[in-house]
Amino acid sequence: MIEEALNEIQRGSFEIIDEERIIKLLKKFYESGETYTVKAGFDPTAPDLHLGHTVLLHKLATFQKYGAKIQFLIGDFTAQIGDPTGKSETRKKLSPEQIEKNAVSYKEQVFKILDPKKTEVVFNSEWINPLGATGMLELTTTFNVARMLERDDFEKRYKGGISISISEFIYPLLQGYDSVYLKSDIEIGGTDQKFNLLMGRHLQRSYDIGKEQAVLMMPILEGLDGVNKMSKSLNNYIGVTENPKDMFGKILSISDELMWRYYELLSSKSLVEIKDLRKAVESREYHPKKAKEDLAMEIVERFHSKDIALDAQSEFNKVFKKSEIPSDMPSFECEAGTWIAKALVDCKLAPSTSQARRDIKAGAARIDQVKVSDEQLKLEVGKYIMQIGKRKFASLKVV
RNA sequence: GGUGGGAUACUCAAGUGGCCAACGAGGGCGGAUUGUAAAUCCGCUGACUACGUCUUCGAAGGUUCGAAUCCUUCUCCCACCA
Repeated sequence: MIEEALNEIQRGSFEIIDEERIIKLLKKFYESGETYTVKAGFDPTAPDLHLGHTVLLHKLATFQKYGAKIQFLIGDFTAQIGDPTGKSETRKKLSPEQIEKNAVSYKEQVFKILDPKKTEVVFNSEWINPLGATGMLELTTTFNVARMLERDDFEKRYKGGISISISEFIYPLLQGYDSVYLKSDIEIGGTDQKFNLLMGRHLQRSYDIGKEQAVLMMPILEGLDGVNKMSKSLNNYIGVTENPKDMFGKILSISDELMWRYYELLSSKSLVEIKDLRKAVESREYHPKKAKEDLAMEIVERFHSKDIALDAQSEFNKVFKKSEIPSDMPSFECEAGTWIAKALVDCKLAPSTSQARRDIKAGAARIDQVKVSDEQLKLEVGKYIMQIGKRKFASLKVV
């Protein structure tokens, strides 16, 4: 029992610190039904969750299966500072209304994966604000600059002469203090959060709350390009609320190598199954595209439904394999005599008439599947399917 | 606080009075090929119905027939010293 739970918990994790503690917690749960808490922090500025976030959420869901109460922390206070992890600009201060709105949006998305009954949503401004200057000062005495600078990215920046703001030193302390206040048993986060996560342990010791949280780190999911981490700003993400067709298409567009990564971190297939599948693909018994389709099906089904996933699949093959036209697309209207380039802009297929002209010149524009060769073409009354490239369609009614 | 260096398009990075809408690389987009994969090859990559016009080289002024390039002020960043 415990072993099975532990296996699932370990799956895909990058590193676990104080695994013994997790085992103890599981043991207690199985013996006496006693629950424990798992904390994970999220940024209130980005309520649009993507698959990268779900890696963590799935892990939380796994914990819920084995007796955990999730402390879903929205870092509304810490967001004001900006996590110094990696590159990060100073954030804008969010209004309470905005934070509240984001939180609602979070809940909608998160509870597709998490069990709301076993989840507590908390905001860290609730206990950090009352801390006051005295509390803040006390917090800063628990750590010193030399150790702070040991942190990898600080060290690099310090040696490289890149500025580090004092407030950035405060950030890990506050995040750690969250664990003190919440008395978390376990905290999970991305590998890039190692320092911040460990700070929780350190501060729980300093404040003598009688426990030190175990830490579980999940790898960072690469985005569609396979290189950078999945993020909205790099536009290499798959959003959980995205429409099923795009979701399916995006998953199919990832590279084969990346597919295995996604399998490991996003699929609910067991590691053994994945290994077998990989072998089958490598020995050419199983087509890689098929494997990718399986994955896409699984993920789309998770956020929508089986029927919708099947739809997305057939739609995909219709459009891209048989190069037919998708069954639905955004529709627009314009007047007769509209210049083709202008029409393409109106249909949002091109950002400017300049770009539209270039696309036409490059032979990328099609009307009703026929390549447009006349750059000066004026549209006559009728209904057309406008297209740029292989994937951008719009229907246009000319009146 | 002192001294010196820097800020160029999505990013990196050339350019030190006209030949600059600005070399090159990356990225992006498009085409061929394919499994909408990877790799490869080719084209495009400020805007505007355009062999021309307009807006862009940190910001604002100025010199000049003409400035990304020269001058002045300002803002921000960096290095060394204190």
